[in-house]
Amino acid sequence: MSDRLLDWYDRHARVLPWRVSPEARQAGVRPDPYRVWLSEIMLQQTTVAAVKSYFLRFTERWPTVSDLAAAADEDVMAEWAGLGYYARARNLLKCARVVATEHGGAFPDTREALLTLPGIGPYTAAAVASIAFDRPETVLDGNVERVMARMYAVEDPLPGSKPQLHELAGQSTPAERPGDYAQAVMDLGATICTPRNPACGICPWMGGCRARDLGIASDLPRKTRKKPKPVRHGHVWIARDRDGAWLMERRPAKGLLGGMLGWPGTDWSEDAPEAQPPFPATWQELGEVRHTFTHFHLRLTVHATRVAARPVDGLWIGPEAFSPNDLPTLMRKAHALAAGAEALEPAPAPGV
DNA sequence: AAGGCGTGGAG
DNA sequence: TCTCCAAGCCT
Repeated sequence: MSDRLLDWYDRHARVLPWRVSPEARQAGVRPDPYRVWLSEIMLQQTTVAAVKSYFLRFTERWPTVSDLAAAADEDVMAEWAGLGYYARARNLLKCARVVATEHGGAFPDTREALLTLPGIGPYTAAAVASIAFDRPETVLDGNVERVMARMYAVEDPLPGSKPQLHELAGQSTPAERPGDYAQAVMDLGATICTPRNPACGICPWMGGCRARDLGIASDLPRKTRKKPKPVRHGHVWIARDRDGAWLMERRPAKGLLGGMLGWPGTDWSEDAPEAQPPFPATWQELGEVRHTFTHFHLRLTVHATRVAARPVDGLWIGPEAFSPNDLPTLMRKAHALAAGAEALEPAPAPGV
């Protein structure tokens, strides 16, 4: 069964920046473990399309794990801005530093050793071990869960069925070319055995798929219902000084958007928090930014002002150093609303 | 051991 | 607009 899938993979594998070309692979070239690891961290809960440009920028700027280990925290967070799940970036740096200082810059080559590193869990440990080091580990991600649930018509819902799916995935993993096999199943799940409207007619595994035989492929895997997201409210205040510097904050290292730049503001709560600006001034209310996080909707009221002198100490970032690309998407939205606002225009020269 | 943790695209 | 969900990990 895996032979048929590997044949399909050899003919249809997507060309991706972290993969070695089919020709090089046939010549015995192994992928760079650093690039495999970096891609796997970025791909956690994130689409290939979103990851590509980030992967290229990271590997251009930091070609080896030791380069990354030597990077400044704020540079890595800024480079990750917009990709989401920022704990990944914090753990990425932690992991790079452990590999650089405790493993001589070489990634461990077993699932067990990889599993001890920050940000590497069961999936990523198995993926790196199999893809980079050709070890026959069982790789179980959302794609593999879906493919296995359909192949064997597992009707128990996730996440309860996960152990059963892991068992089935393990039985399906071949001793030969386990890294290619892992990528092949994931490619299959991403391009043919998709969550909705699976393309069963062109599937290399259509011969042995129980769900297809039963006509229930689109219904699997079943999942337990998710809770509705509440709406939370908050305020941010965007201030510039005479020179055009922006008043910002570095968010706490843990929690939502942890370690990222942001605008000073209130907590976000379901009952509208009291508007308390960072300093007294003539603030203009610009409107509302809407953003959805994993577990709640946010409506953020944006205020802006321009001041002559800096009324408070803090993280004032000059116009030459400020880039909205360094901000998480929510804060970027707030900036976009303020960018063209009259409230942020320089004050007219006195006496004119 | 459920829930926290981003974002953008698809339908 | 709204829901789902994508190569999960951490606590």
